[in-house]
Amino acid sequence: MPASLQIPLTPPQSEQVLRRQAEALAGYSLGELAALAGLPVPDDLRRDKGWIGVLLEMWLGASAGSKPEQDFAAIGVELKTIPIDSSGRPLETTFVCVAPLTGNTGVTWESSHVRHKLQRVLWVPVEGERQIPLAERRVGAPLLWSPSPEEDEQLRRDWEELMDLIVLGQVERITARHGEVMQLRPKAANSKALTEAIGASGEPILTLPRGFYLKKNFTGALLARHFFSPENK
DNA sequence: TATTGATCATGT
DNA sequence: ACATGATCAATA
Repeated sequence: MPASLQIPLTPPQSEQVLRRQAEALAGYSLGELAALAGLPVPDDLRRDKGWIGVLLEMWLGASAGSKPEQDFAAIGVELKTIPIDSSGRPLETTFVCVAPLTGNTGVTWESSHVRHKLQRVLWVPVEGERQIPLAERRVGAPLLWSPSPEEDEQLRRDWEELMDLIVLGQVERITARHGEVMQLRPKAANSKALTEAIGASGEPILTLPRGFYLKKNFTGALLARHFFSPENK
């Protein structure tokens, strides 16, 4: 390992600096990056589901772990690590943000939390197959991405469909099958965590907190477009 | 075996 | 309870 690889002391102040650091990490294993950072590698992710994300945040100089703002607030960029298989296809959906179940009068796609979150994303693929020991999984080449007009339109359609159902008191009839590229699924500590929502007759009800997730077809396509057609980047 | 619904850790 | 970071694992 060259001594040139270092954890940033301050957050990146430009996309170029961020991109270069992300590119410098490509090819390293999680074990190497953890050792250089002085972090222990868990045996598996069962009780450390966010470990890879936190490790990459450190290496990229993200502002802070659990603040409700973009990872790179100064330059308006969100970081997403994404587990991929040996063909570069996503192994998991990607969490975007929690869905607002009340107080949605007047909210539009343009003003939505989803659209804001996805305005600019640094995707960092990481080998994610469970047969590969965690420490041996390697970081892939990064992609700085913004939604194309077509992608924005796909997301808008799904967002509007899902939000319509939420506003109309149908949240408990929504399943993960709704949405072509973005879905709504539980996002909670467990199935006993409840939050307020609108019932079928407009009355307040308690239901599971939900989150918006990008489906694998969507993230798979945007990664593929980049890696098979680099002229599009 | 791919997907949906459930879950884990930590900090505010 | 909700935000951050996501993956697990039962089941269709």
